[in-house]
Amino acid sequence: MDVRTICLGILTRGDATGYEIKKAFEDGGLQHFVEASFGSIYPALSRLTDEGLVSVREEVQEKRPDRKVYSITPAGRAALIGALMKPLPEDRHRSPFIFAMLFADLLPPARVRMLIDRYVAQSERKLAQLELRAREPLFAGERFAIDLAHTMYTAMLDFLRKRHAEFEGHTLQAAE
Amino acid sequence: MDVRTICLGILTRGDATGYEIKKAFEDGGLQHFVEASFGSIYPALSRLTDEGLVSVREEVQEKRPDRKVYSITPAGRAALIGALMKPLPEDRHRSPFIFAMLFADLLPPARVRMLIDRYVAQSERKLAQLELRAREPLFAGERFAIDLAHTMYTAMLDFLRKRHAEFEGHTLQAAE
DNA sequence: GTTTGCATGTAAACGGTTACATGATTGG
DNA sequence: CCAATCATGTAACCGTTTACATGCAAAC
Repeated sequence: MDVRTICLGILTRGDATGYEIKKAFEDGGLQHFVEASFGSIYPALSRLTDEGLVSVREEVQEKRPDRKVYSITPAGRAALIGALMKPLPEDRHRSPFIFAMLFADLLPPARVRMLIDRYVAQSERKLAQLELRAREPLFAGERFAIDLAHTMYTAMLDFLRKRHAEFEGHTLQAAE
Repeated sequence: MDVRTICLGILTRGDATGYEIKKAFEDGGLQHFVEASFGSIYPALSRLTDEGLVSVREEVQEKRPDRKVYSITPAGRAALIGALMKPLPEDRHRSPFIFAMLFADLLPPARVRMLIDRYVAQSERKLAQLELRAREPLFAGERFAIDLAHTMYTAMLDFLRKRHAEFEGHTLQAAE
């Protein structure tokens, strides 16, 4: 999903600044699935404003830059729903880890074990985040997304731990 | 992983043309994780040739455009291993489906059910592909990658089927 | 007869990231 | 004292996708 649509989505949950939109996904356990950088969020919000899909009010602050608080307009809501009613693009899961594992036979066994260990550790952190998030009050859709992510990470970790154990003591060399 | 590295990786398994490199991932069950288009593969191969990481030989063909068969050079092999020894970038799983589910409460219930149905069907197709692939002789690393992908899709499907059943007859409206 | 497969390549457009610029406040 | 948080924005760059250009052969 493009950054424009992501912004609209978050704004359906309440008004927010560009900064807050970024934060909304950053530590929600869903960064893996939806993310955007400032360099894309700010221009997106300007354009959405020009197009009347969101509106802005400026809150003057002392000792801090003024905040621009964005609200979604009825047209924006319609645009979001429109985007979600069209055929969705397919998921793309770009995984440097899986790519590297594909060529495990070219790497020193210690490197392969390290790669797996790190990926396990990373996934454990994500799982922990998801569990924290799951304790908060959520919209049903968010609950669904978080539970799905939880399921996938759990399955992956089980697999990784099992296979990692199998690597102990021997290498992942070419096999037929 | 960038297209350059992907090309190098495939060429460690044997010489190939740009066309074949594209095909190598396209139906291997791993498209979800690694992919590239012609528009990026051909320029990447030219650049790799200029840099001495691959070499080309041209095979003249009648009634078809000549094929340019690429081979990885020792320098190319070293470059690939170098890339796999550096810290890997994190996975990014961009999922329009999960994004849409996050806003399920804004959509007609029929649309939500349809979204899930389609995602289930898509995942079943991917699983079938993976199972086909798993029957072929594979490098250990490929086996690992395919089994991992299989594990994740299976877990996801179980989850989706279970939840879908729960949706029958009622909607995914806002909850607290 | 139309689609799919084989085969290469370029150019424009796109969407996004990274780095830069600025700067006070708060918490460790 | 240093890092993180809050806060906005621009510009350069990057990698990739999409569309275009070309064209025969085989399969359905």
